Amino acid sequence: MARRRQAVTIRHVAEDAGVSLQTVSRVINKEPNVRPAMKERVQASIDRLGYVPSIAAQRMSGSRSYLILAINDREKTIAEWRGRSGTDWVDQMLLGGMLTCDEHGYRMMVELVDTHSDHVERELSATIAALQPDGVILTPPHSENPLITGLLAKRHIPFARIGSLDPGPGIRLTMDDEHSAAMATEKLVSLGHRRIGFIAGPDDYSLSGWRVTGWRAAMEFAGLPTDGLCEKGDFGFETGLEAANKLLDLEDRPTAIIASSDQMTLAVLEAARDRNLKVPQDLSVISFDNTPVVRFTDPPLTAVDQPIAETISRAVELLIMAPKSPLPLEPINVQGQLIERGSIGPAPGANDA
Amino acid sequence: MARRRQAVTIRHVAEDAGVSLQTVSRVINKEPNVRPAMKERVQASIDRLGYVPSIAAQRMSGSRSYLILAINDREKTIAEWRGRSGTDWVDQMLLGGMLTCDEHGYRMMVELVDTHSDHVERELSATIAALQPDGVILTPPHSENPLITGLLAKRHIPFARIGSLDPGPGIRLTMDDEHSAAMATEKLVSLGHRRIGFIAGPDDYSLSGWRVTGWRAAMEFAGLPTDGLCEKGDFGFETGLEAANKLLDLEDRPTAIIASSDQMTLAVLEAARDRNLKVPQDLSVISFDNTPVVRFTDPPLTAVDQPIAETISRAVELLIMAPKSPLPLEPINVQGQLIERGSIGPAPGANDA
DNA sequence: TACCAATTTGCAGACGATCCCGATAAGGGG
DNA sequence: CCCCTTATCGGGATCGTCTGCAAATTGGTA
Repeated sequence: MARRRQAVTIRHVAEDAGVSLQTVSRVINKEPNVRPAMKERVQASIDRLGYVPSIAAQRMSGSRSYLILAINDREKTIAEWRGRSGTDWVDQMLLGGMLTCDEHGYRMMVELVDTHSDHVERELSATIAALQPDGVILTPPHSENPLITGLLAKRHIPFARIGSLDPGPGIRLTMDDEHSAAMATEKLVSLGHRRIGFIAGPDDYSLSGWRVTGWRAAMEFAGLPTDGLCEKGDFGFETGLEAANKLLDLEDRPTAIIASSDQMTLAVLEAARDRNLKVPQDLSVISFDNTPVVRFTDPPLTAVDQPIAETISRAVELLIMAPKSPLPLEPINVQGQLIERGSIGPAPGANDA
Repeated sequence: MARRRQAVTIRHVAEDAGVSLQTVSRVINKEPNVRPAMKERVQASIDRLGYVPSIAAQRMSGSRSYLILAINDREKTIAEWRGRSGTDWVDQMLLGGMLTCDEHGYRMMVELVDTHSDHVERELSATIAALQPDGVILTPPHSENPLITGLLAKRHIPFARIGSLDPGPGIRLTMDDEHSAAMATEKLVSLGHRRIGFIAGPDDYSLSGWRVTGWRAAMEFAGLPTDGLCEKGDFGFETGLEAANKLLDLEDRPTAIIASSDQMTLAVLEAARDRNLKVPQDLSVISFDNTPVVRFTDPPLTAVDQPIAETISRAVELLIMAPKSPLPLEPINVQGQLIERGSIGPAPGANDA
C-alpha cells in the first residue's frame, strides 16, 4: 500500500493565502498579534482547502497532543464487562469526558491498567511515552497509588485524582462521599429507623472510609448506635451477600441498610428475599452508584447518584486549562444526589413521627 | 511550563548500543535482516533505558499510527448515556476492541459522529486528517452511509462495516441477524405458539430487514401466518410501546412477541402489564441485544445475545493485518446465541406437543 | 585466491507543525 | 518630522522516527 501522506498541509494553506507557515500556525492556535484582516484571509484559505492540522505533527513539534488519558482499573473493568453487570464508570467517564473534550478540540482515550501488579509503573510509563497525553485522569483505586501519582508528578504531566482526598500532587475531585452517606442516613433516620446497617467498600479506596465516617456521624448526631452495624465488602455481589447476611442475622436486626455499591445492594435484596423480608416494609435499602440496573430491580432502588460524568467533565476542563491557569490545590467536591425510589419506607412499628 | 520532550529517544538507544538509528528502528519494527547478536544487543539497550517509541513521531514519518477508530452514532449514544438505559454497544465495543488492540500494541479510540447531518463527511474527514488512524470501524447506521464508506475508500483507509450486508468497499461483519431471528422464532414455534408478533427496527438499519426476513422465513416454514404481525419501532422504548400496543390490541392477539431491542422489549412488558397479561403464561417474549438490564426485569428476558465484543474483536484483527494480508470480500458472520430466561413458556391452551 | 551476490548496516533527507529570534511595519510622543 | 516602542510577520532550526539508497560486510563458489 502506498505511503499515506497528509492531503492538505499547513504549507498548502500558507501558499494559498500568500503568507508564511508561521502566520498560519498563529491563526490555528488563536495566538494574539495577528491583524484581523490577515486572520480572516488565512481562515478563508483553511476553510476552502479543508485543512486540519495533523495531531501527530503538532505533538512532534513540542506542543500539545490534544489528548486526555483516563486510567481505569483493568481487572475490575474487564470483570464488569464480562459479567455484563454494567460498567457505569466507563460509561459515565466517557459521557462526561468525551463530550467536554469535544468542546475544546481534545480527545479522550481510556486506558486499562492493572492495579495489583509490580509493573504498574512501567506499564503506565510506557503508555505515557507512547501517547504523550496533555493530561491524565486517575480513577479509584489508581488515584491513591503513590507510584502512579509520583510518576506523573515527576514528568510534569497535569493529572486529576478522582475520589481521593489524600494529600499529594494533582487535582483532587471527590463526589463528597462523607456528605452523601450522611444524607442517606439522615433520610432513613427521618423515616423512623433506629438501627441502620452500613456495608462499606474495601479499604484501598479511601472513599470507603469517608462514607463510613458520614454514616457514623449522622448516626451519632441522631443519638443512634453504630456498634456492630458496619460490615465490609469489595463492591461486588458475593462479598456484599456475606455482609448482608451478617447484618440480617444480628439478634437485633437492622431495619435499614445502606450499601456502598449497587452490586452489594442487589445482594442485600437477595439476602432479604431469602429471609422472607419484604422491601421496603420490613427492610429499607439505600444504594450507592445509581447505575442503570437499579431502576429494574424489585423494588427499584433508592440510591445516591454518583455524578461521575460531571466530575470527569470538571477534571477535563481543569486539565485542559492547566498550562495557562494553575491547578487548584484544594479538593473540589461535586455534590451527589439522593434519588428516591421504592426501596425505602417508614421503619416497621414506628408511628408517624 | 517547560516544553516537554521525550525522555528517551531512539538516538539514546543507538548511542547506548553503539549502532545507527536505522538499526534500532529495524529492531523495533521487527524487520528482517538484522543479525541475532545485533538484535539482542539493541533490545538490551531498549530494555535498560526503558525506551518506548513515540507514536506521534512514528506517524509523522509516514508509518503507522497504531490507532483504530471506532465510529458510533452521537445522538443515539448520548441519549443512552443520559437516559442511563445502558450503552451496551459502546461497552461491548470497548471490551472487544480495546483488549484485542492491546494484544497487538494498538489503541482504540471511540468517536461520536452525527448521522443525520449534512456535514458528516466534513466531520469525519477532519477526524481522519487529525488522527490518521490505521483502520476504522463503522457501527450501524454509519456502516451503510455511502458518504462515509466512499470517503474512507478514497483515502485508502482500511475499514470494517459492522451489521451491514450491503455490497461495497470495506470488510463486512454481521451478527447473522437473519439466522438469529429465525432461531428465536423456531424456539417459540416449538413451544406451540402459532401467532408470533415481531417488532422490527428502523429501516435505515439494514439488519432490521434481515431480522424480519428470518422471522418471516421461519414462520412460513412452519406454515404460520405473518400478515399484520410485524410492527416497527426505532429501537427505543416509546416507539416500542406503540408497536406493542398495536400487536396486543389485535383481534387475534399474538401469544408471543419478538422485539428487535431490549428497550422495545421492556415496552412489551409494560404493554402486557397494562392489559393484565402475565409473562410468560399469557405472553411469551424474546428480546434482541441481551444488555445487562434483561437479567433484572420481571421476569428476566430470554434474549438473542449480540456478540458485539467478539465481532469488533474480529474486525480489529483484520484491520491490523490489512497492510499485509488482503481484506476478505465476503461478509463474515459471527453467530448469535439464544439466552433462555423466564420470559418464554408454552403457548396458552396448547397441550404438550 | 578472487570474485560476485546476498545480507547487514549506516547516512542523509523527509514528514508536518511549532518555537526562537530577527526583521519589518505600525503607532505615539516630543 | 524623527525616533522609539510595540504590534505583526517571516526564516530557519527542531522534534523523533521512518524511507530510500549507498556502503560495508559476509559467505559461497569458481
